[in-house]
Amino acid sequence: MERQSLTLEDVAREAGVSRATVSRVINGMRNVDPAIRDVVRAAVERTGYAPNRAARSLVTRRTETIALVISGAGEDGEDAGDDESADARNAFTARVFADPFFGRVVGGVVGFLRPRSMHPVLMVAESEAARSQVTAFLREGSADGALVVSTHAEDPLPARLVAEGLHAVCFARPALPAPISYVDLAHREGGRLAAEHLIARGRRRLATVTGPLDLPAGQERHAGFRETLERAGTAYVPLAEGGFTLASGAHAMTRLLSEHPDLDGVFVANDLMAQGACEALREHGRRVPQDVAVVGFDDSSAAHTCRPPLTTVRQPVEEMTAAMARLLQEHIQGARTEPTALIFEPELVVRDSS
Amino acid sequence: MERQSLTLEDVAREAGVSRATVSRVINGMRNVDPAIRDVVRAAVERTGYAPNRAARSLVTRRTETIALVISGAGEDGEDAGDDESADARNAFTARVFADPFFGRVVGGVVGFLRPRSMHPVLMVAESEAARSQVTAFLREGSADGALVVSTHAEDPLPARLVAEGLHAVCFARPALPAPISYVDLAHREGGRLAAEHLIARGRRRLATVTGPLDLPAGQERHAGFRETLERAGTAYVPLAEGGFTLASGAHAMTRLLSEHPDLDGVFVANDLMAQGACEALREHGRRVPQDVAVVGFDDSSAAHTCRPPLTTVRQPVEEMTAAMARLLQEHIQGARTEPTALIFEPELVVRDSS
DNA sequence: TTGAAAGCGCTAACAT
DNA sequence: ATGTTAGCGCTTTCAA
Repeated sequence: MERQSLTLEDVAREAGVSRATVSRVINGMRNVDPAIRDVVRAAVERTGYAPNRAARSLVTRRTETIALVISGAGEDGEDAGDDESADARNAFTARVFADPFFGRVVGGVVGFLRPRSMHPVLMVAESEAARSQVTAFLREGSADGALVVSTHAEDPLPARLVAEGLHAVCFARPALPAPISYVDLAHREGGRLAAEHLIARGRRRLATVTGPLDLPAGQERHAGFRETLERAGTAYVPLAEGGFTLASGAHAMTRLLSEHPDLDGVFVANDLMAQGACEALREHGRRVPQDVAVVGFDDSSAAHTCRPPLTTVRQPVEEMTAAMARLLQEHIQGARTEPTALIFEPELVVRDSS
Repeated sequence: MERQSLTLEDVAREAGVSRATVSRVINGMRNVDPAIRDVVRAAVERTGYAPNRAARSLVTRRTETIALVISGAGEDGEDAGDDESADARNAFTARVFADPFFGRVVGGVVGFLRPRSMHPVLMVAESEAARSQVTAFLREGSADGALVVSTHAEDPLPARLVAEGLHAVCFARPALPAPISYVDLAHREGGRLAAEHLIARGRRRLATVTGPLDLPAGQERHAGFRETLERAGTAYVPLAEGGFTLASGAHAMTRLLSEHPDLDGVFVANDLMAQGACEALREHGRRVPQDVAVVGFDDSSAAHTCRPPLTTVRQPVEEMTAAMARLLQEHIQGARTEPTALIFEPELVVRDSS
């Protein structure tokens, strides 16, 4: 059951060459005689040799591993001992991983890393103690860098990583400014697309369920929507703030409906909330899209799950997270040094809800 | 930006002791003079020292990292070069991570590992090439062992890992027998709970949407359900096989309904399919639970999302995956050598769908 | 209890 | 093109 610790030395002996030559063959260096190369390869094959990653990392100072950090902003005091607040953590973890958005993040990251034989280490960082774990992990060289997805504004992690001189790239511009690379969406443009679509559909009594307004994404999506309506002559757009969760969407929709029973169109700042909004609309006897047109945001799996399937503003999450991984790799390899922003364009996807 | 490579030597000099002593303090060995221990700790603090993981792993032969493998069974031939079949992979990855089940798996694993300062490396293994990556990863000592969650029967990975002498624990008994530890649910018992509940609710014209019948979980849930009805005198239970996805549930339900328009209760082998079934029922003018009572399985987030919220057989996934991680740790530490099965009991959760 | 020293398995600089 | 050798930073005997 124990690793039989076959080393370069063993393979070298088997092939009748030196350690260095075997190393060269394994690392695909060009300056090796083709004949010898084949002999070595055969020896590797025969012995079933697998290089030791720790030994290699020790000298190359690279692990070929990156951390994928899902970061919250919990400011809860230090945990007492190693018995963390299990409930708080589980609640956060459960909520994060239940969100279809997260699956797309992982998909994009894995899509980029795997062909390069790299793999992400999953870390959840919703407390101060957890953030320390993340920085410690990187500082001890367990990973070459971090991909950070914040779920809250005011997340102190990006700035912390920069301060520690660690490689990191964020999903979305950090609310707390820091000289760090990130990928983001032209959220404002997305809000505009939603507004134009609803207007084109002939809806005139519009409202919106926004995301958290302390988050840039929440603000910008709303701003783009409101601005566009304003240019079209609408002075006031009823608004209810949600928290990007299904329940908060249903709740916000209900509020909107009670204050503006005659509304005929609504822009909801993400699909999960839009799904909740559709349920709330149905419960209040409104048909979607006949009575009320609904436009979501993200084009996540919730857009398909929702009845009716959602018209939504697509955010190319997989492409964005793949780009994040590429950006990080460039920083790690030193091919890029300046903090860089990569902004993606949203796209309207028309389905049945409007 | 480069790691400033502070070493044990530096801390030792700072503290005026030897490397060995600093090492002992850092690893919490008892045989260190308390006074010296404090001096060393102060030096560590002052210098901001972080031990190098690779160097440590090289000698301890342990990485404190484990792989979390989501495994499919794709038998597709070897990929040509490093340009994997991106579409197939993305489809698999997207489907896996969109499933609420997966979030709970991660939650349970992280819940166990994090307090121990360990973190899972996420790997997707749906092709032969990907499986090779997984074994190579483990053989080179990049992780101490693997947690394997198979999404298909006939997954060759568990047997492969055993053959390679690597540490691994499976979620659910492998369909292809192998001497390997696993955690599982008493699926048959779950089917029984569903049947008894529907009978107690007075439903008599029952049917079932099963999971894939080549999967032990699919077979057993169905067997438990059918057996129990049989003992209650029912000779035949209409059945439609699904694939554990929302769409397959809706489809199976529609088929069932066309053949047995008068059914008044249905057991659906997971919540995602049950959600699809509820939608299909609604589309065919049936009210849930008044006309047709529905019982799901898993108690995943889909059970809450579903309208109405699902009565379901709870599978304690988080506990099960945490137990998996513990089992793996025991194997790694040598505290457990025999393949072990840990079977969890299901529990009926009554909500509004029946 | 503490220190000196021998590796862990690999890469890379240098010599040939 | 190949071999020799000096570390990478740590843990862990073994002596003191």
